[in-house]
Amino acid sequence: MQKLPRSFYTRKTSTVAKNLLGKILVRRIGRNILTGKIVETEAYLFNDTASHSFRGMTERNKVMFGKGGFLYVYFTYGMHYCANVVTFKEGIGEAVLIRAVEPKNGMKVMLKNRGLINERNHLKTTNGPAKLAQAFGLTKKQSGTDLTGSVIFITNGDTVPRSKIVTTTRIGISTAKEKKLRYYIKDNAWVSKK
DNA sequence: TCCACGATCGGCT
DNA sequence: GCCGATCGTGGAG
Repeated sequence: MQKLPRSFYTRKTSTVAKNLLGKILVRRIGRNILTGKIVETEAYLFNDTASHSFRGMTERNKVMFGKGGFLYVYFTYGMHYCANVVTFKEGIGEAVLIRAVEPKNGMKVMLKNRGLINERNHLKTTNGPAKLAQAFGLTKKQSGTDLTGSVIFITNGDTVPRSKIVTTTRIGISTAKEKKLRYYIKDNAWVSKK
């Protein structure tokens, strides 16, 4: 499958967020390959009070202000990591939060990373931003990884018809709640529950 | 220095 | 539906 080029990421952030649905997130860990279809995303914009970039560049969020197509991972709630893709132009500070994926390859490793005993709870493996970050082994160490490289990247996958894409408000934020910047694939079981 | 808070999750009621 | 866990981050002092 075709790895997404830099030009995919440097477009308008809401466009990238929508177009990431159906694409395949790939992580190489040693001999293992973990892959999953992206089924839910959220866009975070430069003039957006809910975005980490809103108050300017800091040590934590500087990756967001870099070139598009890099991974931005942050730590929150004292115990969780969340993975984002930097988008649009350098110096602006926009990104797309990957909220959920449908696992494809490497389910065993993902379950192990999540501390789940068996596949009975398989739906809990990657149906939320902190869960998929844990399943894919994404932490602060992976923040700043170039997604056009060969360790963590995104490839073409299913083309999602417009009629299957739901646009709605974002989850878990205290400001800018009215902005419709969350996108997910309709009827997909792996989309996170509100 | 200090301190309030968070782009969440899982367990409990 | 609610609530506690748990700590890095950044703004205030």
